[in-house]
Amino acid sequence: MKKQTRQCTEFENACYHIISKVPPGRVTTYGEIAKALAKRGYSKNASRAVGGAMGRNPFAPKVPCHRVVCSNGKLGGYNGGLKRKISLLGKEGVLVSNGVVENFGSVLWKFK
DNA sequence: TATTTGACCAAGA
DNA sequence: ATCTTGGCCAAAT
Repeated sequence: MKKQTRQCTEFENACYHIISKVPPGRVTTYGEIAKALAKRGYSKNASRAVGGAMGRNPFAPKVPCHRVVCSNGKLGGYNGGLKRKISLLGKEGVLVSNGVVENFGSVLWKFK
């Protein structure tokens, strides 16, 4: 085999692990993930790096990155296209209107 | 090794 | 309410 796509770093791995903990019908934010990472020894302000980890590597179904949105309730981005993200979220029960998550405060999942 | 970038966030004007 | 600025972090080039 060749051309093995770049190995996942520990940081990315940690991000995916945390995202995996978000149940369907809920969404989380990059900031929350960063905070959760802070407990694991990373910086709590790594929100950017978190988003970066999502966007670079795994558009894969392996990780439900579609459950991650901005802290302001906006969608943020998605490798497969925001439409895809909206569709997936809507399927799980999270309504998105005009690029903004409705009832954001209610569906926002916080890591405890 | 240094610079740039990015799916951010909070605060200021 | 919208736009701009600064900060902060990790990966990519």
